Formats: sequence, structure tokens, C-alpha cells
Amino acid sequence: MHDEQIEAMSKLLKSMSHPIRLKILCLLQDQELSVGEIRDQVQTTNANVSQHLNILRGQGIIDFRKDANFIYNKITDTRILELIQKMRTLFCPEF
Amino acid sequence: MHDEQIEAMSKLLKSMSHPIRLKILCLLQDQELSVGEIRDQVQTTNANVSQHLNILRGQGIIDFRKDANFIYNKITDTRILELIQKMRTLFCPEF
DNA sequence: CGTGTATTAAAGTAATAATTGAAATACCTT
DNA sequence: AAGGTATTTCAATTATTACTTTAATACACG
Repeated sequence: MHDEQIEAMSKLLKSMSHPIRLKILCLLQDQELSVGEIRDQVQTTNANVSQHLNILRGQGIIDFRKDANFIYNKITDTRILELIQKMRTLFCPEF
Repeated sequence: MHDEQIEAMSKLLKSMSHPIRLKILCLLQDQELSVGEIRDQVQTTNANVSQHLNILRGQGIIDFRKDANFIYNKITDTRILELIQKMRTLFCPEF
């Protein structure tokens, strides 16, 4: 890997390495969820979820669509889906 | 994933998500290296490399052996090797 | 033993990140 | 337009992390 790729990759990993953000990514593996639904699952405030979502959006990891006054989030990058799947297989073999 | 697994996994990712540490892990993919050799590759001080190595050791990611006054480091956990390999395949397809 | 090399540990400072509450925005319904 | 819900943004506080410097340790070799 070149240094630029190292830089990009470490930023990506960093954005995934916060427990709340990793949990969000796991929740979004097979469904799309609104901000409120995510908030309920990770037990924190709207503002906190919103900021974490912004970080993930900034990395291009998740996308969203608007419906009425709900914002539904989902993972767009299939590489992220694959990577998370690999992590689960390696480190959480019971799933 | 359970919350405990999320916590453990995010700690692991966090330890891998620093550019210097990620580069160290890439360098150690197929060889073992002394601290001095790593220092030359990542262009920093001995003390800095040592600190980063300690973080990786704390996560059980790398192991080391002593030979004379050199310490040779290598990756012991095959899951880490696989995970890094997957990341390269997904995000650096030219390698 | 003393010197040089490699490594680790500790302490301090600087820089970043996380969380929260309050205010602001956007949209639907009536 | 008014009221309600969902989401975002801002600002402030707190917590965490990174880097540097310095000192200390360990070991080989002459």
C-alpha cells in the first residue's frame, strides 16, 4: 500500500472504530433505519446519533433518503458490507 | 453482534486506525522486523515506534522475540492477517 | 568495565474527539 | 397559519489521544 492509501484506509477505519458508529453500521447491514430508530437502538441522544451519522456520511460509508420528516439511512458501499461481514466471520464466528 | 463484541471490535479497529500503526501492520504482513527497521520505514523516532508497538501488543495483534539487542516483531493472529488482506483486496485492488 | 546501539518508560503539552443541551430547520397534519 | 415530530447545527464542556522530550534500562562487543 502507498502512504496515501494508508492514510485513506486509516481514516476509514477510524470512522468505523467508535462503538456507536460500529453498532450503527452493524444495524444497517441488512436494513435501512431512520435516525430515531437508530437512536433507540444505541441508547443515546438524537444529536449524538446525528453527529456520528455525519462522520459516516463524510466518509461516504452511508447514504440517506428523505421521506416526510424521516431520514432513512443505509450503507451504499458494498465494500463496507463485505468488510463488516469479514470481521464478523473472523471475530464473531457464532454468527 | 452483541454489545460486548461491538466494544471489543471497535477497540481492535481503533488500534489499527492510526496511520503509523496501520503501516506497521502492513509491513509485518509477510515478514518480521526489528524496531529500528520499522522506524526507518515509517520515518519517526524510536520512542514513537515503540509506543505504537505497545498499543498493538496490548491488543494481542503482534508478538515479538528477542535476539541480541534487537526485538523482532511479527503478527501472530491470523485473523488480523486475513482482515488486512481483505482490506487490501477491497480498497487497493491494484495489489 | 565502558561504550554504543536498541528499546522502554514517564511526564508534559498540544491537538482531537465525544457528548450534551439548546436553538434552529424542515416537514406533515389539521 | 399553528402545533407536533424528526432531524440538524451550534457552542461549550469534558475526555481522550498524539507527540515530544528526557531519562532509564538492557545488552552486545571490544
